[in-house]
Amino acid sequence: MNLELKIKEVVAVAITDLYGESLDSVLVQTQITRKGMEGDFTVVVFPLLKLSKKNPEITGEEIGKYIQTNLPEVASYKVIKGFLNLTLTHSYWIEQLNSIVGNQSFGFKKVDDSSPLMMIEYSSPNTNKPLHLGHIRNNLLGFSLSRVAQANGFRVVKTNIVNDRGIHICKSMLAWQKWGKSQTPESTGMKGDHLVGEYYVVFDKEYKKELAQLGESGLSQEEAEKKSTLMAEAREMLLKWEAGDEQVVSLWKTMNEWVYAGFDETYKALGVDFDKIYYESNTYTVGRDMVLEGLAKNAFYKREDGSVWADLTANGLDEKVLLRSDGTSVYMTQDIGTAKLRYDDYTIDKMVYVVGNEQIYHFQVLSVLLDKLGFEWGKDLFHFSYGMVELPHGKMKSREGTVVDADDLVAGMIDTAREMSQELGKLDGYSSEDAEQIYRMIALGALKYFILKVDPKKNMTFNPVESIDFNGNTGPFIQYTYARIHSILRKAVESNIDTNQLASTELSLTGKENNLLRLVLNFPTIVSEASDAYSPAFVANYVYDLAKEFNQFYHESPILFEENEAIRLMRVELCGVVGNTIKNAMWLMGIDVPPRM
RNA sequence: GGUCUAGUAGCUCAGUUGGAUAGAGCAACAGCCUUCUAAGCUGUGGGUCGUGGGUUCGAAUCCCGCCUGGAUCACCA
Repeated sequence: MNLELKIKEVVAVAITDLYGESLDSVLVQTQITRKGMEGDFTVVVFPLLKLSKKNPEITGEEIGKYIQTNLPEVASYKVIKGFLNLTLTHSYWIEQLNSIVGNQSFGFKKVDDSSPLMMIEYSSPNTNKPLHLGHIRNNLLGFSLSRVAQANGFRVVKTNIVNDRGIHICKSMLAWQKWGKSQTPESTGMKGDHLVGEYYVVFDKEYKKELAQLGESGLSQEEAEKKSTLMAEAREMLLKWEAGDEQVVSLWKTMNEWVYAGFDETYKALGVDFDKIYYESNTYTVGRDMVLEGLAKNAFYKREDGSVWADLTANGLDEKVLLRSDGTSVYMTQDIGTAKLRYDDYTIDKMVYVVGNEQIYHFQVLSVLLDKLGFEWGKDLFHFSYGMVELPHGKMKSREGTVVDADDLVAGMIDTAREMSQELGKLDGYSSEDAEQIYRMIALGALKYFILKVDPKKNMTFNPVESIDFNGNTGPFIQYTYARIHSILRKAVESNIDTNQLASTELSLTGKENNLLRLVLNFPTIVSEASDAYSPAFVANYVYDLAKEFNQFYHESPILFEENEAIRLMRVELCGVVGNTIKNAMWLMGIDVPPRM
């Protein structure tokens, strides 16, 4: 709102005129007047006392008077303690309303070919297990982030790095080869990722069994692990894979295809997508070359056993292995290779990695390494780290079977949405296809909002029971509010209210209308703050405020039944801009807004 | 042990980056469907913002110490 800037400037001038002191207008502290107080805008006068050399009340009085006579937008002022509360004129608010009526992209910046490019990596699954609740937080944050960035004027490339090689996938392959050879997604009717995941579990079980047997014969845990034939076979398989063994590679391809088909289904259900997918099977060799190049340039060093290391102690970090003594790549090597390929493919202005906070150290190291390798973008990479998702009983543990599967969760939410809607009779008269689509919107709205409203950097507790509660501060509440607004607008059209006529500037606004407008006008700030903080949670908590405010307004103020035609029209317009703002805010989070609930 | 991070109502979370009387939802209780959607609205109760100091007109917010939880410090990914 540039009125804020205007006020600041006038205050600065006032200081000069009244007290003969100079003050940079950006230092003037303003804020939105606290709820329940009279006024719209507040100037904090405490910091100005040094310049006025008078007490807070008198200073506020003097500056308030000055502002009132010099700024036509200010109708009146009131000083309470050290706060100068300004009340703006009705015509100011009406003009603001008029200026955004019909602006469907209010709050969004334009994006064109010259806009800076932000690449956002998220999801990054392993191909040996289906997606779980932790991935859901990752996917939803990554996707929402991409939209927030887009709304802030970035060209966005959403990317996914699929960890499709390594010992973990060999474990699944081996177990399948040994104990499940005839099982396919077609023959079992299972999603491919679930099928493969099952064999990963089989491997783990059999491996444990073997360890227990070896343990009985008197070996220590460590010795048993070394002696395990199952693990040895898995490692051998990995070596064969790296050597390009035809049979192993063919099996690997088949099983990965099953997994990708399964992932695609999950992504589709969640409503997320990617512009470019990278596979570690393609990037790890690039990384190895990069490391060897770095070795040649003495950025890294080789130990006697042949392993390659980076010494980062000068950067306050440790020493880090980059190539194993057998010459194979580690995680870090792959990330270096992936980065290289990406920067070959795109002109990236900003790289963002959406990865859990357990990898903070990894990305600190990666940043320094890329820098050492001569990539100027390395030190600017941004690790968008987020906290773990815990269950009310504690952490998710695959061993204890407490992992919440992504597909199960989504399906369960949809079932609940259906049950509740039918119980309330909300969608009576809808065809079952249309109704199903709305149940899905509601279920995903609930899930997405539940996850996104929490500050990403904090660990969060996911309570399955509460997440399907559709009352209160939830996605469905906001969707419901939008549907309600939609219904008002529909009826306004039916009753021939001419929404092309702008409201008169002579009108006065009630406190509720004023609050609503203020929230809407604040939307661009919210969007840009979410971008600065890289946080969709700003948007979530904002849109809840807006929806709540609207519902209160709805119950207090007649909209279509107001007798005064001009006021009726203005309220319809207000509903329109609120509805549009809710829609835009929900879009940023990847949540659909049903026209009817 | 080093580094990082969090601690706000019984529970789940906000708190506009230092401002006024710390806010929502859930749970409990009491009301409101003859006007545009009751998945809603109104009211009541519930707080030593982990703790002790410091910085200043002013601290949940910034600095230091301590307590508690979590992450990380692999030739795992």
